[in-house]
Amino acid sequence: MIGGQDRKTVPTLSDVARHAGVSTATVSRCLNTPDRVIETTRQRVLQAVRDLGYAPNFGARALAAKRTNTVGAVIPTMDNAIFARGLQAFQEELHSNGITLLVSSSQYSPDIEEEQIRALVARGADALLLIGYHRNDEIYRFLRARSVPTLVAWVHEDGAEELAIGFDNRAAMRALAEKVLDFGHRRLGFISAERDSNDRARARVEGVRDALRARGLPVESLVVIDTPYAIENGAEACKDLLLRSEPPSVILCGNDVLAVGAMQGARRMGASVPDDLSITGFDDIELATVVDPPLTTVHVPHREMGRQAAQMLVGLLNGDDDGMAARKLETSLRLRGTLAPVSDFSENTQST
Amino acid sequence: MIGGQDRKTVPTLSDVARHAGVSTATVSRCLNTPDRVIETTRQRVLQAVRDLGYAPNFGARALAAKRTNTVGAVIPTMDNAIFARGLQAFQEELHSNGITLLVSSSQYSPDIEEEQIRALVARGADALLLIGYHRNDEIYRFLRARSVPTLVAWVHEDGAEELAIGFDNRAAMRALAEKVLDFGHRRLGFISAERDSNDRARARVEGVRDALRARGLPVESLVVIDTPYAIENGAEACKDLLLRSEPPSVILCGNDVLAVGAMQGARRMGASVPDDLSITGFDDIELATVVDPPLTTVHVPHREMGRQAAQMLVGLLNGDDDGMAARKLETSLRLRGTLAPVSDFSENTQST
DNA sequence: GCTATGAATGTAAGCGCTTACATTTTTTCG
DNA sequence: CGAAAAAATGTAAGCGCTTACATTCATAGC
Repeated sequence: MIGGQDRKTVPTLSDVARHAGVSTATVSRCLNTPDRVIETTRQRVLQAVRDLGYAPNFGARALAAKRTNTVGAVIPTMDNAIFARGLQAFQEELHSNGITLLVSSSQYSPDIEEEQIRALVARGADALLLIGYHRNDEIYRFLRARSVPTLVAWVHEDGAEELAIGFDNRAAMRALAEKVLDFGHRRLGFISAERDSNDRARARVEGVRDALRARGLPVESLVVIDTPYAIENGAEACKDLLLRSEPPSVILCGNDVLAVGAMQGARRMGASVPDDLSITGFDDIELATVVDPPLTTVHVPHREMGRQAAQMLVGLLNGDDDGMAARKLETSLRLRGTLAPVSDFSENTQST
Repeated sequence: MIGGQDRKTVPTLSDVARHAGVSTATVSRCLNTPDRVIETTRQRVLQAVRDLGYAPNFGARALAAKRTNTVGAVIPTMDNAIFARGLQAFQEELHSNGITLLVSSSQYSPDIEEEQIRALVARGADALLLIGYHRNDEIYRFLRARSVPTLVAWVHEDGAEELAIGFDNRAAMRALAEKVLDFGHRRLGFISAERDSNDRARARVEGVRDALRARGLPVESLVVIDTPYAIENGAEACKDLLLRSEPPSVILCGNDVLAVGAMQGARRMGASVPDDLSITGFDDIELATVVDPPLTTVHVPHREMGRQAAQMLVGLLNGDDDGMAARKLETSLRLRGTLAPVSDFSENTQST
């Protein structure tokens, strides 16, 4: 009624200013640095904001202020629990620092990842969270050229160049593999996520090989199957392994999702876990404790990782570049029902 | 070497223009409407773009062009599988239409949701996907005022005002409850997600009550516990129900996550599923088939919902406002191991 | 050869906001 | 009470881009 604002017209800062009888600068200050505006004026302005249903145009703001209070994250997929928990913690921590998180997923494709990174940067992401080290060098150069602080998560390798927060996938899997070997297993199968563009997956396989080498066992005794990332794929791969002439006595899996799939596969094949076949996972997502028997796996402090990642990024945004070092989180073994000493029965079967 | 561009300085359109010896308009045209620029010029410009590592500033572009090819989605949480699959399909479909998806999560808080909605709109989201009908009327007004096409998903109620794609939570749960009643169960427990600001959760509880009423059974025979959304909460709630003086013979759960929690709770209490206690879920996420026994639940076509949601939104963006009607997807019962007829044993126990 | 077309390119006005700087108002205090 | 300091507010210059309109250039028709 008051103020002849057109329907369909999005109110702008200057509409608010006019409505409140002040200058645009004052309106801007009300929104950004309220304590620099006197109470009565502020009330008037805020009322105008409400009256008009004003919302600031982010693009314009970013353009003028050259910062966005936004960080972006590109994760391989949203379609499973592995990144979800860490990301949730990440987002919560950022939010309490007044920072908005933009997430997108690359579907494990390097090309899509690059596209998403550029999209996020174009959108003014002040910083970025990426998963894993491995990516085209050009992207890193691009990010450096635009000076977008970037943190790499879910990985940690000593001596790596990029700033990272995560854990040593290789060492963690090695520790698990050693435990498996302690249990007498010698015929090992491994179901891995596709390793082409996934350095975590590669590191985990290498971890098992490390363990074998350390015992003087032949690396070839490890049969590895790469497969996409879903329960059903794990089941298929398990079936494949069990149908071989020398089926493994234990199947290590690159992650819990595949491991749970393997458990299903084993069940379908009539193999009992862990009596006929031991199975291990990696990540310790909720799924691991839900299945029966519960899954032996490597516990990863996902939430803690997300939280700390956020803190590091906030630090970077505040310019604490120096003294900022990569952080390594500890993983731990969770020995549960799916891993058992190699059985006499199975030994017999083999030797008969 | 050529072109004295400073380190640390992000190249702009006019840098490119200078470098290529053309006007900014030409550079812009090269990027947006390449066929309006002659071949030789275009090559020169694109080379300059590469030389300088130029990337357009999204905010500026949105500001000038008044569109962003971006849609936003606000989901309650990323921390579980329920929205993940549908969202993934949603994103894939959008992507193949050249649209970028921005996701954020509200942590089931209406306030945070409002904040996120405003943030997405401010960022220029051309359209929005929200979960569930229920939210402050002011937000709907805001969205209408800014004419941001909005689609509500995961729900469908006949006669509802907002444009929605989803399923009838109430009817779906009613169908399941009727099956439960068919099996002879009369003492029903319900573990629900918190209903305060979750219309799906409310509708599901009502669905059970509908079933009871339809049979002339007292609505009060349904004990409902609200709880946050995690496996452990389901376990706790289950324990709670089982410790009551008249424990239920079946526990219906508002979703699969709670149901799986309930299964764990039952196991801890020494109750065998389904012999001592039947349990049902809702959603049919992967988890449901992974647990043992597999979970009886309501199947929801998540991926299909995501895909169609994207198509509807694309339609809206192209101005096909008319002829655009809410869509209802069919759910179906998945009768699996956790639901059994009420047992004689349990009847005896009760009557003794 | 000259002008009417149309294609290629250039010019410059914003888009909505922040912020350095200028101006006005209020407060402080000798 | 008045001048100086401090607080509040205003003015206006961009931020990097798109695009209507103006200009230039090449082609074609007579």
